[in-house]
Amino acid sequence: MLKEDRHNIILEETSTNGSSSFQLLCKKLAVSEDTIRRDIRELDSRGLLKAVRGGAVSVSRIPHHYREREHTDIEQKKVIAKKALTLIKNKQVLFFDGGTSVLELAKILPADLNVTIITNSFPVANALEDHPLAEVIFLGGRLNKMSFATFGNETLKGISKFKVDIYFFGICSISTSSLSCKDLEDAELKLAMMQHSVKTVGLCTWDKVNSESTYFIRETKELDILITEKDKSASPSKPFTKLGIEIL
Amino acid sequence: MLKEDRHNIILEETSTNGSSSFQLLCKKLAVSEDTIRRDIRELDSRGLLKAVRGGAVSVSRIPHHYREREHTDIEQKKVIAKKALTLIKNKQVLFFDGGTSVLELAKILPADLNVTIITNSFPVANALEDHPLAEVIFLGGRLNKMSFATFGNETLKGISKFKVDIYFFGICSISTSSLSCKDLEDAELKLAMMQHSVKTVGLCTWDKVNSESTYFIRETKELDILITEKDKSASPSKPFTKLGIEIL
DNA sequence: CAATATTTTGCAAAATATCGCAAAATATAG
DNA sequence: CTATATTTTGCGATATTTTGCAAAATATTG
Repeated sequence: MLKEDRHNIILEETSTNGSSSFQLLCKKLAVSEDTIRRDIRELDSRGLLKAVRGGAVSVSRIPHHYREREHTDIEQKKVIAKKALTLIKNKQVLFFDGGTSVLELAKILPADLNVTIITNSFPVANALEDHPLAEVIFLGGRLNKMSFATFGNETLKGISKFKVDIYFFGICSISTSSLSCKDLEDAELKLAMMQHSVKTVGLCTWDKVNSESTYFIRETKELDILITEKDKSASPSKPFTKLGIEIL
Repeated sequence: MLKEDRHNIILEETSTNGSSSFQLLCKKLAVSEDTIRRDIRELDSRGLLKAVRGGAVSVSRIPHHYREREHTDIEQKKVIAKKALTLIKNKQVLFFDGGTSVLELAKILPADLNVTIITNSFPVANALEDHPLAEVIFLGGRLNKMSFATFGNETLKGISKFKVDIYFFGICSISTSSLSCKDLEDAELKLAMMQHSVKTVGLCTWDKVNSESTYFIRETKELDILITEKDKSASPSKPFTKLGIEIL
């Protein structure tokens, strides 16, 4: 096996898992730990990953405060993302907003899926960086440094240029009457994305169901599909079914 | 067997597997390892694959990531960035393109500087994340996964909405007659940024001075200031001074 | 601070690369 | 067709690089 091949495998392992260990890698590649150690040091010096004690972590331009938010309820979000994935077909054009469940979906997008993703979220764009087929259109605008996404009039105008197949909506708060969130500009953005997509799919962990926040986005009944981590037969989903929303 | 046939087999083997080794190839083709070695060296020089220790890897597999570029000549780039910093005043609005020297400038921007930075580069936006005062406007468009920056018509239209104070131009190639670069879309973008700024400041490591690339951007004389890591009294900067360009 | 795990360092063996050269193959000229 | 030049190929000797091991140094944990 070529050193180059080893390097590629190490990079792939590191970027897909976020990290990799000497122990695992030296077993997988059938070389000594020292060799892996030297490989990782070399890749580090080239800036392709970061060597740490015990192995390596992937370099990411995405700030840590975002990462922290990301890690809450990660398992539920993965379940939600898997369900959402079944809705995506080849050649579709999709809106992805800055929600963390949506980000999870971006991460598990299969490599053979050929889609165009329009987003205002840096983390989403970053997750799709190594995807071979996904075309990414980034929405311009003023950068919000907290959520690491763009907002404002420019972003809204950008959205209005499209009419996409599906909008994957990261839900902040949902009640039987309204969809709402904690930030005015985020509310404006989410409304615009709903208006410029054929179908809106809400991604939502259970704890956000039946809650309301300051900024109204739109009536809940405008939602087409709602995905949570629970089974669709779970009782509190009934009121939503009555509104004509499909539960997944 | 013709040499051409061997070359074709080597290329096919390399591109289908992503890599190929001398050992395998010399067995498969029933020639000595030296012959394969020479073949691969020739194919490398023609840019059809990349020779590495032990064999060859396919060129498509080697993404020219900015992450890799970022680490070369880092010290020179820091010197350049420090000089560029002296040009920036409070309340100014600036264009930053995706050059690595420009990125270095974004990294060292003092915390008390209150500026608006308009960029198409994710790394630049990311570098400014922790800056308390810098407002960041991100230019939308199609995301290029290699350079991790946006390009295309949308991006150009975004640029045309502004007339900024200074454009910090990451130079790819500069001769006394022309500014040029290796990518058509990058050339378009750089031209647009020049046209929509009052002053253009070129950031350029010495090794790029007096070189030319495929895509013409604009006449060199349109540049207002040129910054390199060398002292301005360095002799080869004279021809540029003659064009009315200030050297820093 | 001791016990343990991890990393660094120097080193020798193995693998790989380079160089010069001569034999073989191919091309060119008369 | 023959003689000569040119290119290609394989071989052996000699660098250079890579690899795994063991001891020493360093970091981590309780």
